[in-house]
Amino acid sequence: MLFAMEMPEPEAPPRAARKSPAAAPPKSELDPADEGGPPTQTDRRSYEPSGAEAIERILADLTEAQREAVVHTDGALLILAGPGSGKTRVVTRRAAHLALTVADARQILAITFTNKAAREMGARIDALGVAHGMTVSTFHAFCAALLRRYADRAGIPRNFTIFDRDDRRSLLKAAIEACGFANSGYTPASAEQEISALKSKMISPVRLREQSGDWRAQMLLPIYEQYEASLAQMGGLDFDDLLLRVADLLESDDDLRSRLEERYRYVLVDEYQDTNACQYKIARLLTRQRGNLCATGDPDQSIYGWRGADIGNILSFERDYPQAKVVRLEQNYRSTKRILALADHLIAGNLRRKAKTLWTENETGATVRVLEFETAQEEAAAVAGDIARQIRAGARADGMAVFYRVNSLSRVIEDELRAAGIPYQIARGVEFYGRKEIKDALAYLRVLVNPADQVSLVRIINTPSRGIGTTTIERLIAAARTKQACVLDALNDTDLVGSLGRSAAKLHEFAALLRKLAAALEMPPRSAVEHVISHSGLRALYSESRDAEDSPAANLDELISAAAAFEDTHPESKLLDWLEHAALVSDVDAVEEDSRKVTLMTLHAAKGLEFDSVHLIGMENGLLPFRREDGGHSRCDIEEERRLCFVGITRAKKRLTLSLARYRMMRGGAVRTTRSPFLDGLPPELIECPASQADSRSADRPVDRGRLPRDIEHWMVGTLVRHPNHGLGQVTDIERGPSRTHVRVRFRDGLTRAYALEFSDLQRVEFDEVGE
DNA sequence: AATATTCCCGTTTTT
DNA sequence: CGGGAATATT
Repeated sequence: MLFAMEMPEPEAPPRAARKSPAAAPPKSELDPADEGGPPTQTDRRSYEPSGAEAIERILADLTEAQREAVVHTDGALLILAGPGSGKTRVVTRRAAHLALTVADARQILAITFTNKAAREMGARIDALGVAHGMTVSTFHAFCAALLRRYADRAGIPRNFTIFDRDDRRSLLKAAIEACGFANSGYTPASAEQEISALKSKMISPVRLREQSGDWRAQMLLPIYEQYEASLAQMGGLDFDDLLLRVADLLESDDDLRSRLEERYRYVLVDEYQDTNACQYKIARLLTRQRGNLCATGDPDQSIYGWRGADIGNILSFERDYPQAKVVRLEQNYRSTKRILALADHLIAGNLRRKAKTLWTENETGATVRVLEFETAQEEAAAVAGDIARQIRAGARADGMAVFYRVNSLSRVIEDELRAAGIPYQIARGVEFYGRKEIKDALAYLRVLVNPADQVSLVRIINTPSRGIGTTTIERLIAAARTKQACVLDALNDTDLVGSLGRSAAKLHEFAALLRKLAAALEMPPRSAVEHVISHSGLRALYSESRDAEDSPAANLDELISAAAAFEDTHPESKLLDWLEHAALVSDVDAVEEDSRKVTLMTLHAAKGLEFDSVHLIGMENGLLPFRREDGGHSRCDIEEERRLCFVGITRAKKRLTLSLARYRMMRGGAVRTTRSPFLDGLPPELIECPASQADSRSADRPVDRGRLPRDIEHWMVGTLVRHPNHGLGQVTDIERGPSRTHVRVRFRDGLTRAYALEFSDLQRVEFDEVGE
């Protein structure tokens, strides 16, 4: 979400964003002192009295350190803010202070990582009454707006669309096939990961080719090139491109850069510890002349290393900006002494950090509970039971949260909360946009905006089914390619379509449909979405399942509501703006405040939030810290995992419960777990570990929890097995890998089939059972 | 060409 | 277990 986002005119930039009275933004209703509108460089003097009063109010109730950061104006500033240290308060006050003293609000740019954070920061600055005209946005949204505005300079089409993860993967799938790497070990997912990593380090295909050392990277090169070519051809930008293109643009276009520097004289980057190379560069380039970069963050909360974030950016801030003032905010206003001490104890295990002293004047608080259960179900039931008890005791459901390392852990918790009748919400904004019916609707809209978007076009050309099959689609694409046209143009080419035989009539019909739908382009988002859903046939296609709560039809309605909500907050917006917004939602954007619901989310999504009571589940080795098998070696950035745990713990204000299960169902089978090393050696005075729920009962508990790990080591060539579909068979080949055992089995039907033992439905059979 | 079925696969976090 | 893709069926 962004406030004023107009970029300077390329032709005649205002030298110093001065407002004419007509252009002045509406004044805040929240600030009675702000009679004459926000002060600017030209008229500030005449409003000195109210300004001074406002400044006083902004500086009131701040600690010494906080005040130092707030009143700092020019030059680089690093705010090292521990969890719960009032960072947002400092940042918002500082922005307001700048706007009251040295800058016009329009000259301030604040960048966050999520829309939710931007929204909140904007609202809080707004409440101080001086923010109108300030730009508060996420990195990605800011870059998208910039690229849209200066598309010609960036060399991209103005109507580019943002390709999400699924789009990238479908492009990559095609690219891998086109390169003949179908069985090379590259999957769309792995290629996506690697290409994304390269892009976030600003390594283009050209640069990759130059650094010819890495064999595996060279292998990727043709896929990467093909992928980039497809993106370019379809007018698509992926998430990484949004940042990358802006970084390149700012570097190559001095004129634009200096104009933007003139426009945004004060730049604030929140969560600086999570910036990657592109974001670092953007921040640096935007502040090249004045150096007015204020970075805030906490190295101990850097949790996006896997996404290319470089904790080194914040650790070496003082080297990059030698004149930088550094303010440390170490007093915590959020958590109890015990919770904070536990967090502090945990994070002290990391080496790569700036040591800091977290302290609080808050009460000692209850001990942190560490609970061990036999199964994940029991753990979940206990969490639900505890939450129910708190609610009965008068606690608000929205003051409570359940965190987990991986999304898959939410399911058991959901089941138990539902069974207990406890209302909950899950931070999963993105999932909604991943549903089939939603993607279908968005695909229609995207094709209207950007006819070159072949991924979307292929998706909708036969949805709802209109008798256009895969062969027809392939021929159409091929024809378009030979004509050097995009598929939509080909579709509108009567001669070309006519040459496609019997399907021609249907293709004509589809082309006519798109022309009809194109009316949506001129409409505001809500009407556009409604128009397309009802006239595309999607409404009819999905109308059958009307009744169900979570039905496709209901989701389509929700999509319309989402567009309507956007329209409310962005009155002048067009379809394109909403599509862009929709492409950039994050999971945490979906969490409601004051929802009266318990919130379930991943540890990553939890950053920046706080709750009275927190349950952190799945405190198990391999889960938290998460460890992943990777070519024979398990890979794990233990320090980042520890930071993640630190983030989770420090979200809790009053109550914290850490729990684990001795057995956890992982894709069908029960897996035995061990305790997380993060639970080892915690100071006894901080925690309480009630008698383990696990040990006492495990002895007499019948083994009834599905398949337990097999005696894999005893399998050999000749072992007799049974498969639910194929019956009896005999192992003919066995190959033991680091993470899996592959076997070949010859069955009675004479066929030999291969299985990964751990995932297969094979059962071992003893000789005496074979008789049948 | 559309639908039903089987099979095979993977395992994180996300703008 | 659960989703997506290949394959079988009409």
